[in-house]
Amino acid sequence: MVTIKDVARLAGVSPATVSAVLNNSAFVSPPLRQRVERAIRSLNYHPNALARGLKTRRTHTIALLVSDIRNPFYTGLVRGVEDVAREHGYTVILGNSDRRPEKIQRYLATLVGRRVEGVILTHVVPRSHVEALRRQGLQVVFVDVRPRDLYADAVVVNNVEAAWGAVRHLVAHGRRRVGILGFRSGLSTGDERLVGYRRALEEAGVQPTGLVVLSRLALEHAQEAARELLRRRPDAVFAANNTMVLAILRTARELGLRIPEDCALVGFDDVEWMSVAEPPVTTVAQPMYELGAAAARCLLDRLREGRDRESRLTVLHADLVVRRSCGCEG
Amino acid sequence: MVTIKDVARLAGVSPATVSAVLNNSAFVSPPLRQRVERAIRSLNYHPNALARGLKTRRTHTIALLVSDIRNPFYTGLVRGVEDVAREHGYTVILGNSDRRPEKIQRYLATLVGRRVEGVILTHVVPRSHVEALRRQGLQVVFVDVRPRDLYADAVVVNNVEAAWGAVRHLVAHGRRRVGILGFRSGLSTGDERLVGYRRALEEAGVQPTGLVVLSRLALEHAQEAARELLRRRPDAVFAANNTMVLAILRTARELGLRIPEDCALVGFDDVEWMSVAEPPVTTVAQPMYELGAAAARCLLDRLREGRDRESRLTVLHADLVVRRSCGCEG
DNA sequence: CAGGAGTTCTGAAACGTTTAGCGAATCGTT
DNA sequence: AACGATTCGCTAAACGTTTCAGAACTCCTG
Repeated sequence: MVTIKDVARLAGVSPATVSAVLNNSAFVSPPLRQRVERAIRSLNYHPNALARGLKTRRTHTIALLVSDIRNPFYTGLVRGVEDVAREHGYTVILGNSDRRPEKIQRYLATLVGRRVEGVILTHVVPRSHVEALRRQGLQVVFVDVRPRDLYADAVVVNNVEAAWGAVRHLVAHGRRRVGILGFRSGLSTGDERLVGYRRALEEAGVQPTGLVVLSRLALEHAQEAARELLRRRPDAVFAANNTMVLAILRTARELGLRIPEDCALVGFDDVEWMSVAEPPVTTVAQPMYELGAAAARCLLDRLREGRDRESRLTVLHADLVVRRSCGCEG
Repeated sequence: MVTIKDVARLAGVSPATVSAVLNNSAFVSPPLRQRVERAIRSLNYHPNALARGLKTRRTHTIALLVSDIRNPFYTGLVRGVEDVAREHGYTVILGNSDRRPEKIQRYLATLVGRRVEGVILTHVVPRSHVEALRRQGLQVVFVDVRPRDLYADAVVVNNVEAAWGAVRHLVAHGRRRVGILGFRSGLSTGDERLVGYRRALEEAGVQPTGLVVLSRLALEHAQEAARELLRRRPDAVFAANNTMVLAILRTARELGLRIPEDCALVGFDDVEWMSVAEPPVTTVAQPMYELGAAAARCLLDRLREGRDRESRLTVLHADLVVRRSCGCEG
């Protein structure tokens, strides 16, 4: 493996000079610079990022921890993060937590070992963990979820408004028995969407009794919950994330319920299949790519501006994309 | 940031001893070991992976380069890679190439700078690149694609057989004008699936004239190609990957063609939405998770066994999952 | 009891960078 | 011609580990 010394030798200069041209950290006369650059190319030299990081204490690496990359929900987000990271010379490490505390734990430990500069989290973790990371010099930003008292930066979507809009749309279609297939998980998102749902019905003067079903996130639970909900004969349902939509779709088919005739549906999250499903499903589309990009930008900003800036909350806009499952003409 | 010296001081031993307990690299008497371990815990010490990597020349890091993580096709694969990597103490860096040569180039350059131990590639790259990586000490394995003359390890699926089976299924339904919406891209997969298609029709004694349309991979191109193909009135089509399936579905709807009545459909790749689409689509399901896991195992093996083992090809099995788009009763 | 054989631990060099501080060369001024 | 300023490059120390060679001990053995 060729080192800076090899380059220096070939160019007939000292390693310090090579370093100077590499980093533009000091003036180097044009001829020397040229010789150095030529040497670098001819040896196909790639500076050792480990040595560099060891010395400078900057690794130009961030990590992104999702619960399971297989959730199509995440992919746009991941891409957004990767794009802006790369644009700024950062590399991203990807991890799956399955929301399991011990996995998260282990994961974060290896990240501090690797001296990663910051972490983007897609779900809440114990506050103590965040503080431990901070003490180790890592920055953390949440995306999609918002920690209770905003003890760290977060990038989210206007969940309550968006949910409110979705349910209002259902009500505007004349539906009165509007149910929600929501989820709990200690995630702010789930709660907020429920709030939006309640608010919309309240405003419409409708009392949704017994039509609130909260599920766990796994698809099997969701299907069980969907059966539970559909058994109560709602004439519309708001499914609070993509898994819940899938659950409703499958269960409705199973029960022979026609959508939207028997039961209208509005979902949350606009993953690819929503448009090819039958019927195509009306859903609140979160700007996933932007969410990821904004999170990465937020993290990099904080890395640049230094540790002690107060927490910043970025709220992006989620819009309803109307298709047919709500009863509209596609 | 606490270092090994701090630990050593607190435990009253030398750094070498701490290192020994950390790595189990030498015998350390139980009492000393205990003192060291206690010190480690009480200081919340995390060995600096940079320093360690600098010294040992092992970073325990691999990279996974996909063209675009947003393709749902990849997510299972990514998860497979991440799981086995982590299981063996490796961290994975994720990159998106968009198949753009300059991006690939830059990407690989940063990987060698970071002294990543190996790379998993989901698309072919110029052979010279692979060889350059090798010279820098990186191992590379391909997954999903197979380099022409197997100049590197690869993990793939039995594409021709699988395609053959898919088309045979269509023929068994009595379809005769069976078209293929394939793709070119220098990828072995596309070619192989075309071969399987041709073989099946040949065996059935059917001459598919003018029903072969090859598209580029982007969805817009695919839709254009789909229109082209459907205009020629096939009574069945084999769509060679998930993008092509989506294109056919949308275009058929656009043209008012009923699936499977007017035109049966069998796809390739079993992404989530295939089962909720209307009709649910019959498709060749690749074991994506296993593909990724096998690729990672292959890479780690090679890392362990040393550079000069001959190239190994791993072929996994893809099965047809029958739903309704082919004409079967769901 | 001398000296060899094991044990268990330590000192110090090395990994490949960056960077402070120093020194040599050049230059303009007087 | 002598002298500071200025420019440009170099020396060497540090970053936090691992690891080799060997030091200090203990324990036998003859």
